[in-house]
Amino acid sequence: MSPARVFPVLQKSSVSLQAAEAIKSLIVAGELGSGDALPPERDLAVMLGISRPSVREAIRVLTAMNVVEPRHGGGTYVTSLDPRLLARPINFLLQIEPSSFLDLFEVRQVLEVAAARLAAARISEEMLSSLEELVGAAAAALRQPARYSELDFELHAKVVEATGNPIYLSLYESVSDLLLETRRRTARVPAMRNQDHDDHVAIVAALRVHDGDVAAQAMHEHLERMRRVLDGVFGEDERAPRQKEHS
Amino acid sequence: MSPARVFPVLQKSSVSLQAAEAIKSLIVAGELGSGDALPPERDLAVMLGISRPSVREAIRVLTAMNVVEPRHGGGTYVTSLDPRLLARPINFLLQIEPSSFLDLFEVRQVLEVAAARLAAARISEEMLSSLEELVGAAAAALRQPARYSELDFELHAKVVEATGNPIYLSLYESVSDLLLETRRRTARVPAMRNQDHDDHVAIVAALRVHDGDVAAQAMHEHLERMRRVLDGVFGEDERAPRQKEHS
DNA sequence: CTTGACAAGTGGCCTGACCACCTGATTACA
DNA sequence: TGTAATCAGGTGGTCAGGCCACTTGTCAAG
Repeated sequence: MSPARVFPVLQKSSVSLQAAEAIKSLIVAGELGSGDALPPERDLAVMLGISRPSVREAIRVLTAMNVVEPRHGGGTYVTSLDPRLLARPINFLLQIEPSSFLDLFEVRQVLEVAAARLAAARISEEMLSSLEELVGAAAAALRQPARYSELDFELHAKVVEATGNPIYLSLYESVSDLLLETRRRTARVPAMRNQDHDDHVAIVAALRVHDGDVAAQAMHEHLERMRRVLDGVFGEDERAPRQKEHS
Repeated sequence: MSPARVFPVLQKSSVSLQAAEAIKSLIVAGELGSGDALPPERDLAVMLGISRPSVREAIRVLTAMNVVEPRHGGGTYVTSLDPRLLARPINFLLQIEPSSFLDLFEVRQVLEVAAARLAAARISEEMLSSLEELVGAAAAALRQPARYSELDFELHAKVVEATGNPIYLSLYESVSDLLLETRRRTARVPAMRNQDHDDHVAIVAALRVHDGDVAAQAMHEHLERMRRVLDGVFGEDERAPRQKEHS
């Protein structure tokens, strides 16, 4: 019997993971920012009182998380820390559990619908005209799937940005980025683009008059339509539609 | 000037990350499943034609991603691969993003209100009785701040869990963790606990009859009340709302 | 002033070695 | 015979030290 452990495993185990945490906390504390160079591995080892292999393990971990980027012979640097990069590792989850795409999309839907409501109340004039510009550009790009997809992406992000809540935005961006592949698929169907565009027009119109309910409703329907398409896509690819085993 | 790189970095760089990918692909391919043991590091090194330190780096990376779990002296095993664990990288993202409590709370509110609506439609009988049990326990703990806070925490998480969307839950937990300190504070006021408890009763009742709108509305009001209290608390205690540091 | 070579710094990777811990088999004892 | 103590091997945890490859800045040659 272990001697009364009050707290659940605060002990981080391995030295290297502790080191990784230490480096991360430097970033969280702001002592290390995007583009900054880490101390050389050999120095870091001395500073942390551990061996170089352990330091290297820590750096590898952070590399895999896209927090840090080593350059052979040229030092190790903190990445841009873009939310989209930091969320990347979740791709593994999507690989082993394809049904997660639907879950992820549901999260996106929740975030965006609520964002539309919040944005309607807070959106600035600049943001509004910027959105309307985007809608115009999208109208002109209806026959260019790649270009249209790009604009679509930007537009949705902008709506979330209009909430004025930075956490909200980074959360949305990471989720959205993970769905990038699925978005490209839906953008390939011309009819889909037309429908999408009409939806966008309606959403922006609602934001223009600061009507949160209408904006949220429009966004909901917009994404609901996309979800149905995705359901179809995943329904084709996979026989078993979300047969989830009990956890 | 680099010599015309056609493809964007398909070259995976380090040997250890390649090894990590190799191991992951074994899992994706189903050759390695939850609970299975990896070959010993020394063997793995031979099999992959690399050195043990490199293998160890790979394993560390997978450990940090909650894919694999080494046991000192007892081998390395594939974890449960629970989507909640695999989706954790988002945690770090939230830490890095400089943010105020209010922004975080807003995200929480959005997530939970939508979760209540989704849960109402999908919640299982077991989950319902589990929730009702929790409410009962909370009623008995109205005079024990710490205990009550714990139950409150569990209850809210359970509502999100009832959506059946593990990614959703993971996201919620990350946000919720960061707000932990603020929740303890509100739980210190006895009157607040009574109000909270009444709210909880209403929410669970709505879930019981699978009424999404009512559940969402109740959750919204519940959190709105808390938000107002927090506004007050932070107006007093802290002039500058800042993020709690990571432990 | 430009260009080229060189040297120091730094990451990438490896060999080899201990230590700490767990497990199962063996042995000693009851 | 059965149980408990012991022990040896396997395995992860960590370190030391070394060599190679690449980058960068410096300095000398043109």
